[in-house]
Amino acid sequence: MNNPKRYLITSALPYANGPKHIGHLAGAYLPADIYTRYLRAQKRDVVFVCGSDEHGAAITIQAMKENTTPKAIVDKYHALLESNMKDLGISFDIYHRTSSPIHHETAQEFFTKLNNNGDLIIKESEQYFDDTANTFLADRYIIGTCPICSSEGAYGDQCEKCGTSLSPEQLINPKSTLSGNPPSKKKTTHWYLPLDKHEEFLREWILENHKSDWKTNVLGQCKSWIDAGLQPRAVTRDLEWGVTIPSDVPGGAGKVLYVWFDAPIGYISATKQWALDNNKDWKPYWEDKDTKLVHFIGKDNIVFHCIIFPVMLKLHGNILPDNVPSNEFMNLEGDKMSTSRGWSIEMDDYINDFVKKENGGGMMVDALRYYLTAIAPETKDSEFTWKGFQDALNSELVSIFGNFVNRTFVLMHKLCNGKVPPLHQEIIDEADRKLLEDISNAKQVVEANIENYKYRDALFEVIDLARKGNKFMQDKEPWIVAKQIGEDGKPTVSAQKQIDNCLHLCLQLTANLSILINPFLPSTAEKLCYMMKVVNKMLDWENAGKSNLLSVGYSLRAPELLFRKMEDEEVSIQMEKLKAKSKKIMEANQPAANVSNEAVKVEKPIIQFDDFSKIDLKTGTIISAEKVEKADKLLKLEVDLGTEIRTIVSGIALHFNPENIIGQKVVVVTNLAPRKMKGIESNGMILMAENSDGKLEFISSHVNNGSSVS
RNA sequence: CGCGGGAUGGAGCAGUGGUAGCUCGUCGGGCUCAUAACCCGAAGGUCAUAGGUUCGAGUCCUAUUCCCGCUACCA
Repeated sequence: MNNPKRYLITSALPYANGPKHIGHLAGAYLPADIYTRYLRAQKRDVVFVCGSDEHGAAITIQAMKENTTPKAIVDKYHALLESNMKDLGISFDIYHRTSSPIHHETAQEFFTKLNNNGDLIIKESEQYFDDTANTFLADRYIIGTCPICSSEGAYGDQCEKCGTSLSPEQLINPKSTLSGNPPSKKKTTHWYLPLDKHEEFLREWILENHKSDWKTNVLGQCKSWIDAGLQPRAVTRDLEWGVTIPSDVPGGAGKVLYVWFDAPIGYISATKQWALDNNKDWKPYWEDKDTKLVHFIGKDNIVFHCIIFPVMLKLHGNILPDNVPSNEFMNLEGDKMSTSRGWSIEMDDYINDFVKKENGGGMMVDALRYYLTAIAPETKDSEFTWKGFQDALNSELVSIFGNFVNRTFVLMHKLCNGKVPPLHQEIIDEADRKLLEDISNAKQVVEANIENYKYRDALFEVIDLARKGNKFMQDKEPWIVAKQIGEDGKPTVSAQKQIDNCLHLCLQLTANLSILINPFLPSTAEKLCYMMKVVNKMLDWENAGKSNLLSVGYSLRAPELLFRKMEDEEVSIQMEKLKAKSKKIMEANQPAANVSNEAVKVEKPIIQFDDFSKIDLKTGTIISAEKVEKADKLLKLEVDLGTEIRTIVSGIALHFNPENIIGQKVVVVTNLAPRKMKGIESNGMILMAENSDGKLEFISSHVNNGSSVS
């Protein structure tokens, strides 16, 4: 969309169950902030909204962990997140929260409208229920034995050992993680959003209309989901913490909106609150076709912002996002960032260790903003390293950008009495014209890159302009020219003219740099304005590319260093800290992990003899074994049962080599219902025992094949 | 399994049919106004692997390998 009347920019709502790390910052907040600051400098009508996502089961779980209430949890982390974002220069127009009354009203209205229009369907289903905790269980809070690979501790939605997606009903011997008891089943009614009805719309809107302007990773993911077949998705949950179903809706008692449904509506309620606070009308931002809506998110959020929320918006009569520039993930020192493993740099830690230090402040905010933008995972995962941070800060910000500004100011004070020198038209040469051209080109390149969501490239262009400034000054060598002294002991008239022109251009370049760097490094831009004694209005984007930003004869302040170097010692301190934090958290989690494992391993319920006698066990011998193509854990076995030879597929490839188990005597469940695995029908199951190391061993007998076991 | 993204000199990345580039790092030289910095120059890549299409492929096609991710409130 070109030249929209107004922009609405959103960043993914951070989940208020704990502190957030610099990966979140790099993925969703910083790019959005850069884009917004750029648009503001363009004097566009733009609103940048965000807020804490405060609902969902994980909040209540976190409350139990911290032995407090969900409200206390969200209050605590909302305040922390809001202050962290502010400290790092993320310039939201509003940082809202989904626990606010206006959000509840908005989400309820949204639900009611869709429900009244017949856009939702109602289904009754049986779900697992924990009688002790008196609550329905989210998929994630049920664990049991994986039906595919037989490993313990598989979750209700997925087995992490073999990666299979599961539904809770498939788990063998399910347990509630809340009480450790086996859950019961209860009927419950829920509203669903029938995504499958909107497949055609999504195909056309995403895969046709946006096939050339959306990022390839986003398009690829969307296509993958659409092709896989969209399913109706539950909109409601049986929980207490969340947006309640409006009381006039029959059957809604005791239910809340599923957090995925209410969270994105938070963008709308935040806009409403912003409008109230600023005496504006919120509606055009969500209803007028001339509004450009852009969602900044990380790749885990693509499905919500490209598939689900757009369907909701369409049904509700709102505008659709113009783009969803999702980033990939940022790793940290060779490993994935993970809050639960303590392998992360929390925003709050960075702020305390660098920003709120004597030699920190805005320059260290900008240092982080610089590095995160320079290594932003725009097209693939990238990696944050402290050494890389140090290198980028020391060699690019300090040496190239900071040094250019500093030497310009120092020379101007030394050779031009601290005033902006005149530009002598008669001696302008090719290099001067080239520099002016570079400035104008840089503006256009930065512009194009920002508008195409390529912040890494845009920022590089700004630094490159400073690099060109350094080269220009080196070629002109005003400090050498100044040695051409006349009889009065001052530089000759012709020498002074050369000096004037060089520094005049370097100063105008500095002014341009402050405009171009402003969206990325706002503190730095502000400091430059202070040094140049100009008001912030000079930073308006329309001024970029001009060569008369500083008036001749205007006296400027003495230079201040824009950035400081990062010492080796600081790098090692941070590395130590990271390792220590990770170790501490892993140790703290260890006992908890054991407890949950033991909960899973409790005895199965007592069965009657009749139940046992239904199982037909026979002895046999493995006569052939081969790996199943393209499956890590499966072996295809031929087992001689005396009277017949059975094909059995068994998930034991990680434990045994096929050639080593030929001839192995085994006990087989022969009347298990056949089951296809990777296209091969398996007729039975081999009994195995797991030793204390988690290795599997065969259970065998030396009697003849085909003997019954009882 | 399947699907999506990725694989280019030590590191990070550009390059989507026509002589393989950039930044950092390394090495050498120059200069000195500047936060021991800045400028210039050099070394360093069989563009993951194997085939194919083409006058010509990092770029298109096929197969393979490896990394990341995949309807989890981890960006």
